[in-house]
Amino acid sequence: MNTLYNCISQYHPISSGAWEALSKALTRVEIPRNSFLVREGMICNKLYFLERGCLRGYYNLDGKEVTYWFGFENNFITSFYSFISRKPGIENIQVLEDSTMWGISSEALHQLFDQHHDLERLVRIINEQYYIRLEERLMAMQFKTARERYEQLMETSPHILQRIPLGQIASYLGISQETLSRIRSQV
Amino acid sequence: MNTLYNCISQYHPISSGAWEALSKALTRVEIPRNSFLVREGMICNKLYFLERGCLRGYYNLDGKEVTYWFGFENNFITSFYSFISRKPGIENIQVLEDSTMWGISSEALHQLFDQHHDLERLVRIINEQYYIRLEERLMAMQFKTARERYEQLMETSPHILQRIPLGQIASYLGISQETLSRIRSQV
DNA sequence: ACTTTCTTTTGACAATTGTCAAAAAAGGAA
DNA sequence: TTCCTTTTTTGACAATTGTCAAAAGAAAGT
Repeated sequence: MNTLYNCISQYHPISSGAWEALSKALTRVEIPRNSFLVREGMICNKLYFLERGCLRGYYNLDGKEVTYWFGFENNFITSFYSFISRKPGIENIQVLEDSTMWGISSEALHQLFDQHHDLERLVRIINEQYYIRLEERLMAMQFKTARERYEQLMETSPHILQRIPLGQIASYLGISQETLSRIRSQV
Repeated sequence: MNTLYNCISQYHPISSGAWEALSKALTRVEIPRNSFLVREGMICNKLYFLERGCLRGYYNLDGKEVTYWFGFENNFITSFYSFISRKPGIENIQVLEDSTMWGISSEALHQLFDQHHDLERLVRIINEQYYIRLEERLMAMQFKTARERYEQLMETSPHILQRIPLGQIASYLGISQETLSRIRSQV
């Protein structure tokens, strides 16, 4: 749980009371490779902090699995659309490596928000940082070639190649696996 | 200012005290077509609510203007990266039609957050809704063809064609103006 | 009306990327 | 090891999209 505390502190320091309340509300989740945290059609009621392992979010489009994010150590994980809107999502969250997470339900989190303004601020700030990341990714997707997107990924997350199959990375980059394979062979 | 109040209420109702404090902190901004709200290289210190008019955010890439969002009535407008990170951004915000806005500085907003938990919750919720929109846009960009993206835009915002030059829409969709023109002629 | 400027369309061609199919390589399990 | 499965690479070809250049059309100002 220290990992989470350290991670949180980098975003926004919270009072010891808020941390105490938060840590009481957290559940430890150990989940093995290839299992699913979320399936399409269900409402994702929990927010997770990933301490160890990795996961991916994907959905099915015309019979193909389309990966649109990966989660690694120190990331917050949820089916964002579903968690926020309280509606069923189209997203599947699959565990790619045996993972350790800390989870909190939406209800518990909102109760904590009422009691600790601190925590709501923390979440606001984290949301904002994740928004900025998403914005950067959109810009790359909109205005860069497949090769540039790949090279950018290699710079920011070189470890990803060692942990994720190529086909899933290609999907994440918005290109076919064959194209990614060819890009790599030409570098 | 009623427009803003109604808009806010749809996201999260706030106490009358919070609204009173907020409305006192707002400045009315009238800004004419073709002027700039934000220029690249500057820190954007303000968040705006657009009551009337429209704007676009763009940046320069290899001598080309790359449009990555449009703002219309009832949208919140800022150079998000710069506003959040307090750093200079690469974004230009240009006024496309004579516009009326309500603006608040970052400092004033954060002071209001300290005094009114309400308002911070409101902003958290608005952020989350904007995050979801951005996520949808990323998904479209990642996994849909140019034609599909255009058709989707026509469904969700048909008015955009009447108000925005084609070249800017093409840029927003991540395609060349010529391609968009051809897509339209083939429908 | 007539310019002037900005916007949109069209043509020709090149570059990028996708699809399908098969082969090669890598990784796991017995 | 050998077998089996999954992952990655390669080839051939098609589809999509981009680029450059020019023409046509629309809008704004005089």
